[in-house]
Amino acid sequence: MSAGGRVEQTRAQIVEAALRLFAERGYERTTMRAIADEAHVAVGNAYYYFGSKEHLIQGFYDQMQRQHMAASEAVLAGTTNFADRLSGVMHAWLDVAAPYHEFAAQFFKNAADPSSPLSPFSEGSAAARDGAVSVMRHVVDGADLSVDRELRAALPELLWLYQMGIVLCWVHDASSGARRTRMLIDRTVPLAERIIRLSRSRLLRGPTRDVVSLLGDLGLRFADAGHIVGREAAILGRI
Amino acid sequence: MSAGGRVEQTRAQIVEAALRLFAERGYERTTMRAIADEAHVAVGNAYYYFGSKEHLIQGFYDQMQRQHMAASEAVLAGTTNFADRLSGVMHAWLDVAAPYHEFAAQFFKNAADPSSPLSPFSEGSAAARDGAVSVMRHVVDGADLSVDRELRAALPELLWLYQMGIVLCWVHDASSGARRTRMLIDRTVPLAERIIRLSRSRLLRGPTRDVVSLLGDLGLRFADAGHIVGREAAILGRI
DNA sequence: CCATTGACTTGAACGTGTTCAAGACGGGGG
DNA sequence: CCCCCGTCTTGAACACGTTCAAGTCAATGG
Repeated sequence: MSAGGRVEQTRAQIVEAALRLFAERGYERTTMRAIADEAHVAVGNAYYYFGSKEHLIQGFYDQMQRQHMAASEAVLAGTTNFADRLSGVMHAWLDVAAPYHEFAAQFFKNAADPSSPLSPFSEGSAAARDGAVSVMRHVVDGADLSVDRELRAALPELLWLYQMGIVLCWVHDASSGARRTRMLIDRTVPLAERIIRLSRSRLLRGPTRDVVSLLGDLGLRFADAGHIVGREAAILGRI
Repeated sequence: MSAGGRVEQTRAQIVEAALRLFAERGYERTTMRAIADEAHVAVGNAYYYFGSKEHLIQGFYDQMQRQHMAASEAVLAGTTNFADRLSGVMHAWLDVAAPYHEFAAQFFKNAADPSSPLSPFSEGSAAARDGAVSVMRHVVDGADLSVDRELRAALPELLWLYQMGIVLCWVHDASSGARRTRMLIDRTVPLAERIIRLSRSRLLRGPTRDVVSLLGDLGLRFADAGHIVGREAAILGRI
């Protein structure tokens, strides 16, 4: 086995041990010493590969996003109806995230911390974010929905923001099976569809333009990230 | 001096020392030992009065909300135009919060952590939240704005959610003077007003009802909290 | 075969939040 | 005046995230 392979194996050992223990006892109650033990490695070695305990979470995010992307693929292959596509993708996220609800909530707080490398707005999360946005792009592109041209370009990002809101609700949602969050989805998706359809009406064209240009000026429109979109497209293209 | 008075003095000493040091060096870089020293008190004593380092932040919240309420009072006395009132109250918040931007951002992450007593959705924050909602109620009540009846009842809470969104932006906003956040306010307030006015139009009456009933079913409508509203009303009633 | 180099690994030590057993204090009953 | 009891107050001790000087190891060059 090459040295590179061994290094990858050590990394994997550590992140796997961490996720196993997080799922078992939660984030806070898992110590770096326990992770190191479980991975048959010294404490300092974990820090050689991961800058901090928080950085280990990125591994969890990556895994979850891969699973969500696969689940979305199945959903999006089944229908061209916009509401069904969006709803399906959102429920798929809940399905994927469900097993981790208890401990995931413990560190989703990083979402609101701008100094954390785990903030979904941070540089470090660019890859995961672009992946999620590109899922939304496919939701829109494959749908039989006539959208205002300008809005269409901004819609994937808007839907990603919508998803962040749903996640925030989910984090606070203690109901069994995330009932409340699922209700929120079921009732906001048709609402979103209606508003998107109305975006071309005389009454709402103005506000729509305002929202789109605001989004642009805020700089939420990230760099093209062609390579990421390319990579994800390889997966989603088959849909 | 009675024992009760002495106790209050000790509490105040600790919270004042904490705020002073937070402002000076930031939250993370302030140690409990330093706070205890500054307050001329033993470390354990701080824990006798405050459950954790995080709990000391509540003192900061309380102080900021008092200041914001006072600033809002001045603003709301000046105009009955809805957009001006909402915009004024939001900018007033930014003014009040400005000196603390650097270190406040460090712990606003608790906002997204449901397990934290500092989450704006938590029981512990009920008082502060009710106060903020009641400011929004006065924004609406004193405005020359004809609103759909059902929407009117839900509007204060919706505007509070809007404020949470603005705060989230502010936390991430590194521009000088919170330029970006101020722009966001200046461009979303007229948008909000337009949509609220349109809430009575045939086209939007349906979606409006949907949003209002959704808010109710989600349980975001908190208990009446009459005593709080009463207390705040004593202040805001003079407007 | 050895020496050198640099990537990887180790675990003791440090700083910080938090806990807790023990003490100080003060006022009320004997 | 003393003792008792409950309310503060103390600071040493603990647990955990993190750092770092030192060590191991494999590959490379002589």
